[in-house]
Amino acid sequence: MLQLNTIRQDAEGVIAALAKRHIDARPAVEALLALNEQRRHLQSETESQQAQANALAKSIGQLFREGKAAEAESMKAESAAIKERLGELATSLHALEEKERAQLIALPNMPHAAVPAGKHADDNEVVRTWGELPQLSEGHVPHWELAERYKLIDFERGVKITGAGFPVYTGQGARLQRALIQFFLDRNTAAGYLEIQPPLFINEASGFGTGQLPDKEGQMYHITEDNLFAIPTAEVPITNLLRDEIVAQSELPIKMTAYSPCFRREAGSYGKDVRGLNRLHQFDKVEIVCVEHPDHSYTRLEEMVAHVASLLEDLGLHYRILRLCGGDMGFTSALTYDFEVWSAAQARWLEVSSVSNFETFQANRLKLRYRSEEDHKPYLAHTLNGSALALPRIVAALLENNQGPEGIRLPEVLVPYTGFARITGS
RNA sequence: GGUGAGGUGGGUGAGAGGCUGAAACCACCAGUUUGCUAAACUGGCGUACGGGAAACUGUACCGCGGGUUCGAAUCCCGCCCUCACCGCCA
Repeated sequence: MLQLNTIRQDAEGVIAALAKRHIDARPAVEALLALNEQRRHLQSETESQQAQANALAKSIGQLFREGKAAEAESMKAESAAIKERLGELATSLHALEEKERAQLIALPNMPHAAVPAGKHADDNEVVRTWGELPQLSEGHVPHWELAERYKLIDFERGVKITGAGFPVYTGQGARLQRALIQFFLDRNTAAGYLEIQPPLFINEASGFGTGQLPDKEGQMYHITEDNLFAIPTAEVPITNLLRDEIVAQSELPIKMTAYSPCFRREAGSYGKDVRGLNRLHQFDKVEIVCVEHPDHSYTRLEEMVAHVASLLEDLGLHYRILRLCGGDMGFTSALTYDFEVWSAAQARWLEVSSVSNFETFQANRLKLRYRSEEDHKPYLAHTLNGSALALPRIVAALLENNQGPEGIRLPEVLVPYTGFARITGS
């Protein structure tokens, strides 16, 4: 959530920034400011009443100790009157606070100045493209056919035991999953990220901290009996590790990586977009998360982008980097880079990573702060995260782009992990 | 699943209706002193939201939410969580 102070100090700036998302935030911001003013007014009044009540209670106690019980008794009536008034004030104050908070939580993050204007995915800015279009030989097929031919993934049995969108990896397919996970984790830890193995279920507070709740609960699997949610990404448990904490400035940046299965309900999708590995209810992903000083978060973002790029280059995948336009960015992000790899047989780009700087937006919900070395006061930290990387679409591209008459050739970097250089189905 | 104990500041941990935003110790910060490091000593040291140009100041916060009381960290009720032991179990 945005910082109230920012809105109070520069409401016009906030409205202008949010306009980039193609939303007119003016009514919401103005309503918020009005609520805020009412609240502060009411708070002052409540607190002065409270101060009176406190003072009164103190003198009554004093009188009792001095043995002036009669005088004390007479003051009790006054105290009761204040208390009654205080009760009313407190009730309306709470109601106002609630409204103010609801209003504040509903505002998305302000896009960074570098975010391109635009409404739709078509308006995203292509920052850079790497590699060559793969040349496929005659008779190439999409990855779901390859997966079947080489017995890598059993979609039908996945449907039997769970449902659509829950693939079963088998043989060289399963081995490839494990190899990719380990390859990514190795590369991430070599780049200074601390490996974490997080819980796969999170509670409500965690879901709120990173922005999945309260609005996006429909996208998560909910275990109602225990009120837990299956994680949609490792970002949630990893970032929440530092919720409600004040870390020393000297500890920044905090760099973490985690592999986890990710669970997404993704209701309402159908057709070729969800064919094969394009979109799943359960998939594997290795995530990177950084907690950084505000002065350095954009340098850190670039570093993360360069790191993800190096992974794709090692895998030899033709990719492009997009800077998302205001209309296409996520609710919590200030600046997002998407990575897309070319899926040769489908002849389309597939998103495999999204690297974002959330600035203080998540930190404000998380109460994640660092203690400044300059004035020893706590300030909200910046949080960033990115996929490094999401497996299914990487697998789709690897299969499709490297297919040939003698099976599917794997990139060299994976061979030590898979133990085979070519997928042949045997 | 059963039984018991307990949740207090960055940490350990006292407090058991008013003198407690909270002892003491550790950690941390500043200073004094001493060739350096260390030690010793002195002082400081929670967070949030208000008010104020600032110095400063008000209120709240002892797991969360209610209640009793003139007054609650302290008493009562509900909830959550943690720990220990037993049972079951990878």
